[in-house]
Amino acid sequence: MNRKDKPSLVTMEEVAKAAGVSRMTVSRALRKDGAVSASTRERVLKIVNKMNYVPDQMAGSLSTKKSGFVATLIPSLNNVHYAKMLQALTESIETTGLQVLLGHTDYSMSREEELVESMLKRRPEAIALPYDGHTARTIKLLKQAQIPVVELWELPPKPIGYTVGFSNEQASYEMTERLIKLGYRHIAFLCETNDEWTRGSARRLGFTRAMEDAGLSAHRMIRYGNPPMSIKDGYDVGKNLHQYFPDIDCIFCVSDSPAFGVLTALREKGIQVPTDVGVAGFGNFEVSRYSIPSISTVKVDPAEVGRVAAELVVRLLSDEQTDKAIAKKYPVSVTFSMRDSTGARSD
Amino acid sequence: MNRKDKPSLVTMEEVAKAAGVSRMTVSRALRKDGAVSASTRERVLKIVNKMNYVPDQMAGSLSTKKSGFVATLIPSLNNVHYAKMLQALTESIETTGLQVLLGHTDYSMSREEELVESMLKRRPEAIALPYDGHTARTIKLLKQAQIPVVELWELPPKPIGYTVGFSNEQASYEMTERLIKLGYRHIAFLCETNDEWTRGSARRLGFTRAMEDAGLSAHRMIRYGNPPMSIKDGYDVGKNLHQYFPDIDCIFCVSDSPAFGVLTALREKGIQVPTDVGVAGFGNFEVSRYSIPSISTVKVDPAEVGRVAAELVVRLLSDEQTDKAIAKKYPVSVTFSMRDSTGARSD
DNA sequence: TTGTAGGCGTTATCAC
DNA sequence: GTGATAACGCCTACAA
Repeated sequence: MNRKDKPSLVTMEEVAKAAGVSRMTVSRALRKDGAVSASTRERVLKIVNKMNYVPDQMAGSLSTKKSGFVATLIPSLNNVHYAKMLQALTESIETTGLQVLLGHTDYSMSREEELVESMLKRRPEAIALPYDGHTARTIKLLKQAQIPVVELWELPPKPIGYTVGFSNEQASYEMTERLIKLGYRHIAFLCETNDEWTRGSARRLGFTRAMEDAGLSAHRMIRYGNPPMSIKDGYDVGKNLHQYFPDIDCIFCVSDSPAFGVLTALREKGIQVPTDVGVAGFGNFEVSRYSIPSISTVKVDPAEVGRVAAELVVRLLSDEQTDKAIAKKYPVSVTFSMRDSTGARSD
Repeated sequence: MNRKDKPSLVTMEEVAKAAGVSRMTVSRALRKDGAVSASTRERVLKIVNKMNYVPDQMAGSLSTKKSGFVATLIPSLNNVHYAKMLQALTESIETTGLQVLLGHTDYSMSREEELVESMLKRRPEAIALPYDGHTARTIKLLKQAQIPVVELWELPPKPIGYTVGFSNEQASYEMTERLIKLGYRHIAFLCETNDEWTRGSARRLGFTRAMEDAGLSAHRMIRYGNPPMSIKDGYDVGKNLHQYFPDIDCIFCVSDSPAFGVLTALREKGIQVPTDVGVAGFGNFEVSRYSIPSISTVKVDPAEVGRVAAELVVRLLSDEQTDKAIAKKYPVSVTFSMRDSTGARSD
């Protein structure tokens, strides 16, 4: 049996015939606002049920010019951060009857470009994606798409449309200031080997700027592994920490995962944290709160990003809105949890 | 013609006009197999590019009756396990030009039912979803959908179509056996309060059966929190461990996250692991390998589930296949890492 | 190699 | 309240 002659699914036409009405009446009966008599509706719905009719939304969308899709891009699913954002976004979005069309870029700009193009073919009604820079073509595609574009996580220098995020550089700058204030001077920064197209690079720059502004040297830069950095990456680095720079007294990691790995390695080597070496992370992953010692970290709430973005999209797509009433930028709050791993506690 | 006065996008018709050919020629030029002269194709493609034409895949699908979607359900994005499975599945799927349509059930059967219905409206070419039991209606919908159904993670008693997974009960049984062999007798099991519709319940049953088969009591059952259990949940339980049952000498947790939490709590209380109390988890999360002590766990590879499922779907959807040649069940391997948290080491 | 006609399954529109 | 008709944007099938 060839897959061409698939026994095709029940169509609205067949339901109509079975109910002795026209397609339009079925169509109306199926929607809450349809103007149909109660008795007809009841009869139609009964048949719909009996025949197991499932409407074809693709056909419907073609007609209404509303796909019901919201395209959403994230760098990676392996990062709890993005997973949480997505969870929050999806939850709010779905209550509206919209569906999320997901893609992950794996931290690659060209992958992002491909994804944007393939999503656009589905005619999403809005698109939300991380900002770490885009290819020229990606930008062109997005601008031409005639739909709301929401850039996430960062504050882009030249936003395409709407923005939900915070300055990673600034957050990193402020964490570094705090580490300096705690007395650390020979602070190292741990990030990926190839972090150019990552929020990590903004964090690295924030670190460097803060060190220099304080008259300290920012040369203790350790690059290891690929994004997203894992616990293992941190562990590997921690095992040989002082071979990178013998005088390190603190290590600030691009995320909490490697920070936890570093911590474990240092403990195994008998290096005291925070006395001998301080450790700090970024992202406030759950593990950093329950590790021993607990890890100081930059707190951002990924769920907030998702929630705010979702609400924005829903508002933009709702009919009663007038464009000018809606703000373009949505800053997300950043706080700092100084914990045991840096010899102080405030949370 | 008040169909929303959105400035509509470029259509194939317009491209055709601009190129001085018919729509069909454009359509052909756009597909690699299209029979068009090289010169025409080149001319068309140039115009496609200049006009920023992005084909409308919904319209195309309506015509071909191929949506290009693979519906995929997971319980939650907050669980690394599922995120990894999804990552692997998406990667393989996307190379084929298929697109994943994602939904998460949040461990709710009724939510699953809703999701299945809304996905089916998009006419996916296949659907992959976790098995933890389904509502009767879900089963009916899936059977009527006329597409391949792949159930993941478990070995369902009555599979709907294809299966990729392992027996959670059996895995849990074997881990319990190992704990007993190590000398533990008063083993507790930690799982969610409401785990009926969770793989956790299968694990719980495996534990109970193993204990009873060994002539031991399985009454030390600690239920706490909601799925998915977090580090914090484990931590909370660990803080009061012996208030649940004073004689616990080992605690087997439904996943590695709570196991890590328990460990931290015990260490803070000065209870020695594994001497005073052993700790074991399930899932082989990265954290359990780098915690101190490292945590014994049941190793399953979520990526394998995703990869196998994806390959299966791709094979089922490829044209050259004959249905009978394809197996229905795909068992996934399970191994055990006995680490420091249970007083032995084999990995 | 290219074009024409018709249809995919639904909804908007306008009669009745 | 209900139905006929014409899109929606593309592709299949067939003809030239």
